[in-house]
Amino acid sequence: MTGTGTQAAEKPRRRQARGERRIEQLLEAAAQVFQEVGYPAASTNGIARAAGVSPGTLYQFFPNKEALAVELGRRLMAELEQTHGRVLSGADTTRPLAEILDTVLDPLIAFNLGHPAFFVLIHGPEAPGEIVSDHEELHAVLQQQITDLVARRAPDLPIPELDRVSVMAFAIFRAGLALVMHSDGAQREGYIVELKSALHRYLAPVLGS
Amino acid sequence: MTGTGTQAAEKPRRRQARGERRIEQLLEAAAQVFQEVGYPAASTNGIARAAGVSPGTLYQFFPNKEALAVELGRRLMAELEQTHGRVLSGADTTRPLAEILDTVLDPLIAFNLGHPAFFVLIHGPEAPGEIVSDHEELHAVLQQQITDLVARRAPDLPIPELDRVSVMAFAIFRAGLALVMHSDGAQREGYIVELKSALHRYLAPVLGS
DNA sequence: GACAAATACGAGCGGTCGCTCACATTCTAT
DNA sequence: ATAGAATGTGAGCGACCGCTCGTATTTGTC
Repeated sequence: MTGTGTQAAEKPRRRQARGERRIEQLLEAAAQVFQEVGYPAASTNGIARAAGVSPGTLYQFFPNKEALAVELGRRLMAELEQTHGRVLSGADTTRPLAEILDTVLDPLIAFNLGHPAFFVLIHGPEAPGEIVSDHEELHAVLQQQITDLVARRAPDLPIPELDRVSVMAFAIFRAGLALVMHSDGAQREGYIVELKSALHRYLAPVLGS
Repeated sequence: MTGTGTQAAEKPRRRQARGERRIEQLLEAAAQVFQEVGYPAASTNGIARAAGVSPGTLYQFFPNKEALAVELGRRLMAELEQTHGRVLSGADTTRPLAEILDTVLDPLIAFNLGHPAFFVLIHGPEAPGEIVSDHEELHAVLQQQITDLVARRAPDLPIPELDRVSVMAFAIFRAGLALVMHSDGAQREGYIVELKSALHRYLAPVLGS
């Protein structure tokens, strides 16, 4: 796949090492600003300033603000899979439910705590009229992985119920994750336990203990 | 507190019937715009236009955009309590949990479906740096009522656990409500059932069936 | 060293935002 | 009838937005 010019032939844009470094700086700055003020309130000029470059330089590498968020999401998603393995799709669905939840949720929570921008990106853009493909894809990928996980655990579940349960489970996860993210110390530990309890109790009747 | 008679003695602003009507128009228009584009993206000029008045007229009655949201929240909250009675604080906690959930959730869901702006307002403003008192009060009032409800049902619950469970329950409710609001027809019915199931299963071990 | 491509700058364009203000109109109390 | 308060207008201010572009600098290649 990484061979000479197989897929990336559409953009023969040659990039210097300096450019690659700038891209990293910009994404890092974007992550910082996103988590500080949220995606909608984050300004491209502010991101450029945080990266120590001019606005023009930002647009040398990213066509617009959305592209910044999309690429950041891509990288975070890749890093999630790299550092924690295939968390969702690799889970052993024959284990007890509580164990599955631990092995799935702990890495996800840890990753979100370590990369708060990820949490910002999987929370909808709030404005309904936004360009749909914004963070929607990140959301959809995670949702699909959860649905697959549930389907593997309960293969005989009718499709509509499978979808409903999976969507609800993801919603509960995001809601609980928000509580975890906005607390700290002992409280945070408490919410983590609470989130696991909520999901366990919700899923046990459907997936078995 | 504010002494006898009307409580707004600090603002002896005399209001004509026309002014009262304008206020209604403006709040109605604000509710419309909020639910259409969300609170952050709603523009005061747009709200004024939707109400059929000039921007200056809007600021004749509301000092700023936030005041519009706050007053709208106040009125919606009042209407909720008026039309559905004291839904939360009046629930009979000696009934079976499933019944309590029905009597509490059905009015709340119906009200949100009938007043989508309410749903927008109880969803955080997304931007962390926002003026804190924005929708925060509405949120806090509902949270407190839920906590009281849980406390009445389980008086022996230690305070920290009471708080944690109540906050988590409210979070699950909001997450499920979002699914209900963004679906329709049979799917919506399904999510309503799912939300009730999730809350019942989550709360049953703590509150009893 | 020469030359083109890649990178970098930053003033500023066109736009929207929340909000203001000088002024006109309508209502109400006398 | 008339004064003064309440209501109404809408152009536009100042700030900020995402983004552009003419221009300057750095870099890789020969």
